[in-house]
This record gives sequence, structure tokens and C-alpha cells, in this order.
Amino acid sequence: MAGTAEQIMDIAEGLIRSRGYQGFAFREIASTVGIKSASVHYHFPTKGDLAQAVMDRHVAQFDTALAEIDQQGGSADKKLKAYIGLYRREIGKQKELPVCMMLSTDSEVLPEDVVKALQAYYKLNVKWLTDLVSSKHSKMDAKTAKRKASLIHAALNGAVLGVRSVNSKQYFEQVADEVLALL
Amino acid sequence: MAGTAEQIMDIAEGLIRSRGYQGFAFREIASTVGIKSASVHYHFPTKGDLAQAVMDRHVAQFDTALAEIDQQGGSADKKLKAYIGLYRREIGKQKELPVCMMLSTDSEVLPEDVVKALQAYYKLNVKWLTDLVSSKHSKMDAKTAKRKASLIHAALNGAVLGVRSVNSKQYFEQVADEVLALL
DNA sequence: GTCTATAAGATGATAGAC
DNA sequence: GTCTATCATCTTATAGAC
Repeated sequence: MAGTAEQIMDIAEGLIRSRGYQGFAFREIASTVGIKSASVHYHFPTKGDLAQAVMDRHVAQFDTALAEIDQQGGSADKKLKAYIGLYRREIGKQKELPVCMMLSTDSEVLPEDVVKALQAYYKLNVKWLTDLVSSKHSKMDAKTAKRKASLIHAALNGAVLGVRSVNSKQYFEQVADEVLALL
Repeated sequence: MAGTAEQIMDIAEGLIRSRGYQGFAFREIASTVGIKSASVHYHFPTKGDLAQAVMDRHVAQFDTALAEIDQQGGSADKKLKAYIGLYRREIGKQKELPVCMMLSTDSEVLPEDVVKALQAYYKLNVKWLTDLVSSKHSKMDAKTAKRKASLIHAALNGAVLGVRSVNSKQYFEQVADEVLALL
């Protein structure tokens, strides 16, 4: 039995991923949890606070997942496969995008702190991928490695986005296979 | 002096691109045009109708642009450069995404017809790119060409999305250069 | 922690006058 | 085509009781 704050974040995360920041309301979250909207405000004073909490929790989980991949070791290809697995996991429920991707499209109506967290998250991803590329191609200069990492990152994000438009997870898998060959 | 309906669509398109479907209101559009919200409803009965009109107009412009690229002829690389130019043009105003990309993330709250148009638009893009890939690699089988086309499409979409998070158009240019090398 | 009650404002949409 | 006026509903958020 998860705490109320946790439940609220779970539901908010799902709604953000399917409808975006502007697509959920305190009342809806409250009724799903089985409480009143005033009680949601007790845990998260403003809507921005709730979005920030959801974002922070997700980033923390993601950091842990990346650390685990690094810890398990193995080839660069194996690590990229595991990284792609993180994306695949987020597609699980169709019609949902990863939290940070959806929030990124809502950045114009988000509190400044959330936008900053979003930018930091992006940089973290590209840096991790850049290190991965460098580890496989020891003679490649840093700039080239970063460009390749950016391509991989963009392709995976685009692949996730595409699933929504083509209505099939296969699209993601096909792009993911091509991405693996890029490394 | 553009007609009122045109003006409404222009403003709606800008708002959809920066804040999404749920981020604009009839009253705001009306006050920007200099009329009242009831008059906006005269031209576009419902919010969904307005979104559909904006989407249809954009798709028509895009179709024309693709036809022009085909008409001008030249190498496959030249055509891909021109195709990438269509994306670059849409980034012009920072903090804005292409209409169809933004609407795609809002698909859960969009009228069914708009979602269908979105899916058709996606298919059109991948098909055009598939033909392009096939024209350069005459011996490549159709399936492989489509996979490569999907990769290119995903990477370009991801590149546009990334501009928002990294706050620099250079990110797009770097990925675009890598994409050119993929063909 | 959760509730009731309510504020204060925005929203999509319509009726009917001009 | 555009207006005024209005409806019914939803929104985030707060005050104060339990």
C-alpha cells in the first residue's frame, strides 16, 4: 500500500504521459485516488509542484537505471541495447509518451524550474551516450562522438514519438535496430 | 489583407505550435485578431474544427513543398537536403514545434478525424523518404529501404524536439548533418 | 490528512440583435 | 460577420472545521 503522495504522483504521471501537463486536473486525480482535490493540494500545493515532483522522481529512477547499466559492464553494444530497453519500457502502455518528452512539448506553460530540470535531463542523456560512443571508438575525437550520440538520441526519441502516429510498436523496434547499427 | 478565417488559423497555428491544442483559447485568438470569441465560432464552430482546418492547411502546404522538391529533380542527396530544409524552416521561431508534431502529442484529446489526418501525414512522410532511399540504392529491397527511411524520419523529428530542450538550433544542424550521411 | 465550502477566474459554446 | 449577453462547466487554489 503506497502512500497517498505516491499514488497521486503515479496517477499524475500517467495523465501527463497520455494528455500532457495541461490535460490533467486535481479533481480527476483526487477522484481516482478516492479523496478530494483539497487533499491533493495538501500534498502538492500547486500544479507546478506536482509536475516537478513527478519529474524529479522519474529522473531519479532513470539515473539509477543508467548506473545499473554501467555497473553490469559488458560491451558498448550491450549497453546500448540496455539503454534502448529503457525506452521500450516506457512505450509499454500504448498512447503514452515518456514523461520528459511530453513535458518538453509543454515547456511553454511549465514552471521555470521544471524546464531547467528538463534541460539537465537532456544533457545527461547525451553525455552518457557520448561516453558510450567514445568507449567503443577510442580514436574518435570528442566532437564527432557527441554528434553520433546526438543522432542516436534524436532517433530514439523520434522513434517513440512515431509509435503514436503509426499506432504500432513495431515502428519503434525497426528504428531501434537501425540505431544499434549506428554505434 | 488576409481574410478573417486566415488570420484566425495563423494565430491558432502559432499557439498550437508553442503551447499545444490545450494551450489556446477562443478568447485569446479573438482578442489578437481584434474581434470577439463568438465571431471566431462563426468561422470555426468548434475547437476541433479549428484544429482540423489548421492541420489541413499545413498538410496542403507540405504536399506542395514535396511536389516542388520532386519537380526540381537532382540527386537523392540534394532532395534530402531540401527535405531537411522543410524541417529547418519550422524551427525558425524558437520554442515552436511543427504543428503535426505538437498535435501528435495531443492526440488523446483531439477529435478522431484530426488523429486520422495525423496518421496519414506520417505515412506520407515515410513513403516519400522510402522512395528517396530506393532511388539512391536501386538494389536495396523495399523493406530495408523503409527501415532506413524510418530512421531518417525519426532522427529528424527527434532533432526538432531536442532544440527545445537544449535551447540551441545548432543541435538540429548537427543531427541533420549526420542524417545526410545516412542516406 | 482529509473534509466542506467557496472564491475567482477561465473555458467552449449558443441565442438573438444589429 | 460581428456584436452583447449569457450559460453551464471546469479550473487552481484557499480557509477553516474535524
